[in-house]
Order: sequence, then structure tokens, then C-alpha cells
Amino acid sequence: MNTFLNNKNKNKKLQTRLEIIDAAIKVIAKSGRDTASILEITKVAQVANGTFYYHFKNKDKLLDAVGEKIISEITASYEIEWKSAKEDPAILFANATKTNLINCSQDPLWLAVIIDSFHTRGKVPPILRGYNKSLVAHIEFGLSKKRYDTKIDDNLLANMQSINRNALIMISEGKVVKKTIQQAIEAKLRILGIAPKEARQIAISA
Amino acid sequence: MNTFLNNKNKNKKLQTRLEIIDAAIKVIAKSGRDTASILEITKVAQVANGTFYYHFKNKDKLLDAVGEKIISEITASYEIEWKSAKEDPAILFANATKTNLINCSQDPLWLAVIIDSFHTRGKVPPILRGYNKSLVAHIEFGLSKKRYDTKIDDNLLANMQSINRNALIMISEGKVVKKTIQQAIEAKLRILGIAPKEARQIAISA
DNA sequence: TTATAAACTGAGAATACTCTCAAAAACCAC
DNA sequence: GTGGTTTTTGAGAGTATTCTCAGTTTATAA
Repeated sequence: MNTFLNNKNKNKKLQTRLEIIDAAIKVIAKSGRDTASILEITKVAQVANGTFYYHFKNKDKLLDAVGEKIISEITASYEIEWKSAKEDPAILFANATKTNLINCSQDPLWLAVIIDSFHTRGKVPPILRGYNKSLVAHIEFGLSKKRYDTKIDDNLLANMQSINRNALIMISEGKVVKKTIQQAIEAKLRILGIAPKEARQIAISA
Repeated sequence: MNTFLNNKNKNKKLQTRLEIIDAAIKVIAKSGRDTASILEITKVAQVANGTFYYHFKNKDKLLDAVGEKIISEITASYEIEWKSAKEDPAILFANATKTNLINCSQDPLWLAVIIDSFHTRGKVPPILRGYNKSLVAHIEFGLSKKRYDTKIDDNLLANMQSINRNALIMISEGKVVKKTIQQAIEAKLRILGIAPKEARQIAISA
């Protein structure tokens, strides 16, 4: 009889896989995606080098898995408050930004990996795709209510992302989380076309 | 008698050095700082691998030289209009931003290298240092005239830089230069605390 | 023309990294 | 236990990269 994938094996395999992903997060946080070597990752995970290639076709697939893991951790609690919206889009957006940044800041390792994921030549890193979709929705909502004064394009989205990224860098360098997040919200709202003083007030009360 | 460095030799040596730097700019534009290999650079420069090490102690020193070369090309024509200032700081800043971005956009190779230079783990890349100094001066000037509503800190400077970087990326991807620069100026002024509509007007007439 | 110093060459040492594979170990149904 | 399957192992092939160095070429002062 073909035992194929019984549960015990499945768990064993899955566990090793997760250990490798966790080790990868540690190493990437230290050295960055490009410099992180499979050899070091397997050393940290305490498995043989060959074991890595039993679980992942190559380094790229591992990076995808790392991205997915972090995304799922961060977005899990993220989309909830979005639906109930008769509120001011700016306030909703401020709160979403706050939640998002706080989630990213939970774990210094995630923080480092997320910041690192912004460094790319060419293609949009997988970690950012989900974020982008939600960002566009927020801005379109605000535009439909004539709350913002801007146009949606790649440049605007890139600027929004950069503000997030810079905030995360500041936090990872030890700046006060609350104040840094307020600054990020204020900057984003101002770019969207909220009046300077009002943007500050919304940021402070978020 | 010691011939030491007579002029002919000096020129010969200098010329090879410059050829290596130019080749480096080409290769970095294509592959990025980290991936660019000495081997490929010397191939493009048409010199032997060992020649590289006669001119540069190591890859880092070459990167410094590349940074200095590009900085000097870009900032050469940059600081001129700054002194004559009884004008509106916002307009001055808008013009400076425009000049700077146009200068960076002159050559696609520089563009690629400059954009690449923003990618760093840790330390501020040398290319940005000069820019930062001038940026702080501009903002302080505006604050002293009560034209802006913000505080100068690392976060603000990082956001300003990111807006520049994003504009350069858009330009390198073929977006219209003029419009992209206007968007950058508008975003910067809004973050500094200029009212949304006014920021747009200044950006358009810059 | 010739001696000397500068500039250049390219083979190869040292290192590091990704990925393969045959063999070993662990696991589990019977 | 036995036998078959899954999982792990680690040596090493293949490749790439940085940097060294002994020797060659080039330039020039005398």
C-alpha cells in the first residue's frame, strides 16, 4: 500500500520547512536578501545544506516563502475595520496606516526584512503587492468623496510607500514609534491634499 | 635624477583611471553596485584585471571615485542661484529641485547610478551627503521666514530624498520629465506645509 | 641609445556560493 | 522485526569573484 503523505510525515516535513524559513528571516534581517547565503541559513536552521534543496527549488522560492509568511502575519489583523465606512476617508486612512506600521514594528526581525524588501531592482517585491491594492482602495475612496486633491499614479503610490519605509527605518533605528507614525500619517495626508494643519490634527488623534 | 611624476605619465595614468571609472558607471548602471564585478568592468574598460588593482585598492575605493565623479558633474552648475535670496523660499526650493532633477536626468547612465546609490544598508551613500546639506539650508531658510509648517529631522529629510528618488525612477522608466518633476515639487512643498493648491501652482510655474 | 621607473598584464591563489547526488538515517504500516 | 518510503546528510562539482604578484611592455631622462 502506498503511504504517500501520511500526517506524521507531513508535519515533519512542514516543521523543517518552517525552521528554514525562520532561519532565513534571521539571516536576511542581518545581511539582507542579496547577501544572505543558503549556507548560513542552513547553519542557523541546524540542517544540512542539502536539506535546503529538498524543501526549496532555489533561493528565489525561499524568498517568496519568507515574503508570504510575513505578509500573512501582518495582514491577518489588518483588513477588519475597513468595511464600516461612512467615516472621513482621511481618518480611516490614518488609522489604517497606524495599524499597518504598528504591525510591522512588532518584531525587529520582521521590521528588518520588510525594510530590506523595499530594496529591489526592477520588479515590485511580493510583500508590497497586497499593501498596494489596499492603498489604492483607500485613496480612491477619498477621491470619490472629494476629500483629496491629487491623482493616482505610480509616482504617488511610490511616494506613499517610501514614507512608510522611511518610518519603519526610523523605528528600527530606535526613534519613538508613536511620534514616527504620526509624522508618516501627516506627510501622507499632506501629499494627498489635506490642508497642513488639519493633516497634523488627524495624525495626532489617530 | 628622480623622474617621479612627469606630466606625460600623469596623463597616461589618469586616463586609464578615468576609463575604468567610466566603464564602472556603465556596468553599475546595468547591474547595480553590488552585482557589478571588477572582471566585467575591466573587460568593458579594455584593460587587464590586474590594472584595476594598480589604480584602486579595492572595489570600495572605485565606488567612492564613481560617486565623486557624478557628484561633481551634477553639483557643478547647481549652487549658483542660491545667494540672491529675497525671494519666496518655496519658489527657490522649487527651482532648486527642478535644476537638480534635470541635472540628474541628463544622462541615462548617471540616472541609473544615482538611483542605485539610494539602495544602501546602513550608512548614507556619499552621493547624497552634499545634497543633504543644501536641502537642510533650503528648509531652514523657509522656516526662518515662517513659510513652512514642519520640523527638520531625519524622517523629513528621508522623505524629501525618497520623493526625489521616486521621480528619478519614473523618469528612467520613461515618464514625462516635466510632469514628473512638477509632481515631485508639489509633493515636497505639501509635506513642508504649503497649502495644497498653492503647492501645485508653485510646482507648475517652476 | 640605454637605463630606469611607471604602467600594465594575465595566470592563478584564495575564497565563497549555489546546487546535485548517492548514500544514510528516520519513519511507519504491516 | 521487515520492507518500503520519506527525509536528511555532506562531500564535491561547477562557477564566480576578489585580489596578488612575478614578469613584460612602455615611456622618458640623460
